[in-house]
Amino acid sequence: MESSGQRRTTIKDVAEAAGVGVATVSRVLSGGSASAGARERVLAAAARLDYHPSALGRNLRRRRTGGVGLLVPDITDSFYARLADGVLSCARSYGEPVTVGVTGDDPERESELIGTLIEQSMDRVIAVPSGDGDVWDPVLRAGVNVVFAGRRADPDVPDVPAVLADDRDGVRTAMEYLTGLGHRKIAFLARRGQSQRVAAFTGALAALGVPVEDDLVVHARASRDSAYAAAAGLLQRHPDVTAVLAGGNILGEAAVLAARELDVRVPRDVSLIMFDDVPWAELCSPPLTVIAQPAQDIGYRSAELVLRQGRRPREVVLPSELVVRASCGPRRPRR
Amino acid sequence: MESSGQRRTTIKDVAEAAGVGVATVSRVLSGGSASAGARERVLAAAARLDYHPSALGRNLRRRRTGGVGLLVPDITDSFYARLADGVLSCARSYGEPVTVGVTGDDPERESELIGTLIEQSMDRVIAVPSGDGDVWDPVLRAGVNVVFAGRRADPDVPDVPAVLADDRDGVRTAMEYLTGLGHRKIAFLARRGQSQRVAAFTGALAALGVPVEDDLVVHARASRDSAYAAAAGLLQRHPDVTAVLAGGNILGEAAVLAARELDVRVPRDVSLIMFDDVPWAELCSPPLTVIAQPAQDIGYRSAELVLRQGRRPREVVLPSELVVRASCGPRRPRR
DNA sequence: AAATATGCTGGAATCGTTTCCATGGAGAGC
DNA sequence: GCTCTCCATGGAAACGATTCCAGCATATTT
Repeated sequence: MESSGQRRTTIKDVAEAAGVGVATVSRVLSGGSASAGARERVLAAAARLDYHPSALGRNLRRRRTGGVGLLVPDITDSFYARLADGVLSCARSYGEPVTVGVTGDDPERESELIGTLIEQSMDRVIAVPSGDGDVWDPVLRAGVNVVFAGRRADPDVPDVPAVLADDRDGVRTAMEYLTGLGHRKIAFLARRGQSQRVAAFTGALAALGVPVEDDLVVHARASRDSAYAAAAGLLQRHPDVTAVLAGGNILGEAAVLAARELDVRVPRDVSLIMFDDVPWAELCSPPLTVIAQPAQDIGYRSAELVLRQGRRPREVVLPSELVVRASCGPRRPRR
Repeated sequence: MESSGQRRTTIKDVAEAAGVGVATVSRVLSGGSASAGARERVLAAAARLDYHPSALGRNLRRRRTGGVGLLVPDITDSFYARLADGVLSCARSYGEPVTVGVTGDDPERESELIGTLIEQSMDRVIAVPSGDGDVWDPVLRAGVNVVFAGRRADPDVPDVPAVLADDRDGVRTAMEYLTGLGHRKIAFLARRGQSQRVAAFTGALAALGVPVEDDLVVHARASRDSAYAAAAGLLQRHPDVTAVLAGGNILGEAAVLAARELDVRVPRDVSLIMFDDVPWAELCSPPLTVIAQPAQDIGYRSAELVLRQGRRPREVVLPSELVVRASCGPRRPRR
């Protein structure tokens, strides 16, 4: 472990070995202009000494850290894991390292992590925003390139591009499907911060002429426990509900478990549609009908937006898709 | 976007505002000794100017990047996602940023990512090693603090501590369970690089007096496609197999899908045990019996090892646990 | 009271790179 | 043949922190 005496080979060593000045070495290595002879000798010396330029020195001089920061609520959630995978995959093709932070959907942790990022002089950040948009003001004023992925900040932050899935369309399709099966009492099991989707839900129902009942929208926090409690509470307190839309895969999982525990059969007693297609949706019993989200694409496109300089569109909307499996059936009154 | 004129407040500004030298400011802010008066004025000035020290300057001087690097094969795989979550959670309590890289279990990508890490002067790395151990030699020689998580490198690298789950014990318990149910023809659906688990598998069977057949160990690459192909191939080519052990959750998922597709009923026709407990194991039909892996703990302990200086044990082994659900039954000859 | 010990203090060096700028030589145009 | 232009070149100045070291004031000891 102790590397006493081991000194990192610097640009100075290369310059000396090649018989040129440090400026020339720097130019050759970063694509500047140099004579053929000099270029050749520098390259040879660099290879011989196994020289790797230090990102530290470069970053300090350039006054910015390379790489991009990524803030997600929960890396354990398949949706965010796939989103992160998309970001990582794009960043890799640019050779940029990615620093990941988990916010737990907690505004306080989020602003704490933002603090770390600006301390690191990260100037490019992709975030699934948790708290209100104000925390982003100092970041933007510091000239950081921010892109929101998957959702917008709640009091919206202008000038920040966002890459989103088409929730509105996904929900509309799902509601048409459910009402087509005869359902009228449809509940939405939402996570806090899904105001976007809640709006799409009530909007879609209203457009279909179905009365919207406010207390059929129940909210849970981000944890599995909270999701289960909300799902069980919903099924118990509202025996007249015949269909449930779960706002994410954690909530869908909770709904399946709660239904099983309470002896509510799917789809006989209640129909279930879940946001986000995950590998296990097909393995579940019954296989779950889902609104598939292009999580990986969202991540990839966000990374592209943040890494590729040039004009940036204010919003990119990617399509959602209803994948019909076996968790929905015709309406039958429960009990 | 343009922050013209906006200059970052530096330690020099604080020194000037507080009427002291930069050295004193640095000492106050990093816990060195200073007089009460000076300390107070520095703190006041720093707060007034909203001064945040630049990690860039600090790191250059210290000749090391703060933070830790994390290399996993696939962040989309629940096991590695939970492992990463453990690392992130521990790192957060130390205030250290984490840079994540995805190797895809590809030695070439792995060594490429290692290159990026040493270029960043990352001096602490947690990795689930993919390639052979040799790629780590230059890293270790550079004085980087490496910890392996989840598995060891294949030609083992000495001096690198590892945090592992007790595969041997988990497999032994699982094999005792299956043989107790009467199974003799037991197959292992493995991912490449699981030599550790394969050894545990053959070892456990031998100890139980069950003949080990080499071609009942089938190998897949890391992708879902490859896993499915391997699972389907196994079930088709070996109709005499009555029990399958899947080496990971992707492989287990593939086994369930393949069995369903081929009309092989679980557990009537074949019993199935999967490595790694995932949330959907319980939702699956039938609920899967699994060897639970403490993925989150593995990550947390690895991070602790790499972040806390002091003597480091060569190996930490965490317990696996057999969770019995409903995917195993008594042996019945298929067909 | 003199000598020594202690401890706070700020200037300056350092980390490894990029980039500005002055210099010098060579080729081109007249 | 002279000047003008152009380009390659290397020295030196940043970037923003930490830390060594010498200086000086104050406390302690004899």
